[in-house]
Amino acid sequence: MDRSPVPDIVIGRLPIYLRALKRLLSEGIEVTSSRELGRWLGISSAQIRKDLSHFGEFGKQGTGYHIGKLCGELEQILNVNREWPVALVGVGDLGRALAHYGGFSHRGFRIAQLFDNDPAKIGQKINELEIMPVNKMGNSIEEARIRVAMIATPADAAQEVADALVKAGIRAILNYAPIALIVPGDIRVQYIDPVIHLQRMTYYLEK
Amino acid sequence: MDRSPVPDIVIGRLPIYLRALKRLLSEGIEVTSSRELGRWLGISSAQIRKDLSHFGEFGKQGTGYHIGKLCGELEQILNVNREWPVALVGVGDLGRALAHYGGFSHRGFRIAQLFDNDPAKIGQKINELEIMPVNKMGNSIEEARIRVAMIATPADAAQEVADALVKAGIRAILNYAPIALIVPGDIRVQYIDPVIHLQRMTYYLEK
DNA sequence: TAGATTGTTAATCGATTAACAATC
DNA sequence: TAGATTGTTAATCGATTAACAATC
Repeated sequence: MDRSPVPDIVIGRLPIYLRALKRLLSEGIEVTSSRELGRWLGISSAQIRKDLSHFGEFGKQGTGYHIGKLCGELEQILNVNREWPVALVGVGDLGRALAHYGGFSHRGFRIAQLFDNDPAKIGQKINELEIMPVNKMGNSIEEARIRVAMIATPADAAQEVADALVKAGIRAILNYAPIALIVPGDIRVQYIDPVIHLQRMTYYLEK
Repeated sequence: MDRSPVPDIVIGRLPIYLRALKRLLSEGIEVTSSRELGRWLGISSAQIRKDLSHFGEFGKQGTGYHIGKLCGELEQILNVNREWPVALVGVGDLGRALAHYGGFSHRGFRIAQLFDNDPAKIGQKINELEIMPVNKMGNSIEEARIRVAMIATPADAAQEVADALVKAGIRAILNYAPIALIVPGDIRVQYIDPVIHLQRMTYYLEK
């Protein structure tokens, strides 16, 4: 185990390990090895062991890893052994789909507040959760001490929304708008844009 | 310019450059420099120049890059100077949102076929496009010679769907199901799972 | 011309892998 | 015990950056 700051690229793999391990657990498998896990994920066993070694010793020579235990460790490392309330801004088709998505709750997140600036949507409810106007966003997020947000607005609005979110105390933003956000250095941002992924693949396809 | 195979990590940045450049274009800006582009994206200017140098010389000393020209070059490199028909499997909330999304067409993609296995959905139309049963998927994709697909099914179904897609001739899969797919080595796969991104950020947040 | 910026080289930095002693 | 697999070290591999001649 080493004490230097853990590279972000390692942090980025931990959720993938966690997801795979939980799947194995749900299939009733209780023990695995770096070799087996690596084969599932297309990652070398050495890399998995090295990644984990940044945080401690979780395995047993000759046997491998107890999956339940390792899941617990990873959840603790990633800070998802708790439930993070999330603010969702933009309740169009995509925002709606996210609000309905059942996959957050078992993995550390709960959509806690919805915002949109379309008067026709404000006041509507999704799963008991009322859509609130964007101009109330700052206060509402601050009051609830929410630190994680998702942006699902059109690209035009995204930077403005991000600015307001940061001002309201948001520290981590998952941005679905197809635009690079400019935020202070201590704010984490992740991007989801399906076209980026598609274009990355078509490079390799024959015309 | 160098002739060795271009690293995938470089390919992964090209769509991001393209997206930013198109945005600048839409704002009426016609010329930019690696320095300016880098500042927008939080990437070093040297990296941008190095990345582009794998494919040719697109800039002019003292001036920078003509954005319109560079966009054209990048679209050609990425093979998106054409329209790829895409098959979408799984028309739940997320699939619906994707089917409605207007952002594909200007960036090289068009959702061309929809599949689901819910009898209640089959035959329904989204934007003139009929939802077809999954058991017709193989033939339909093969006949239309579609090579790109998106999976938006529950996790349980994703591997089975992926197997069928590969059999039908699909070469690139964008997988929204929260599960690692096992596919032959020559099939490209990209993943979108919001929770993975969220967990990658909560590591850095204070409890 | 003077100023700016490219494309490229070489140096630096960081990440991955191979190998193996330790040990379950 | 014999076989398996860990955690870690050192070597390798690859990506990023700094620097600068070329030149618009």
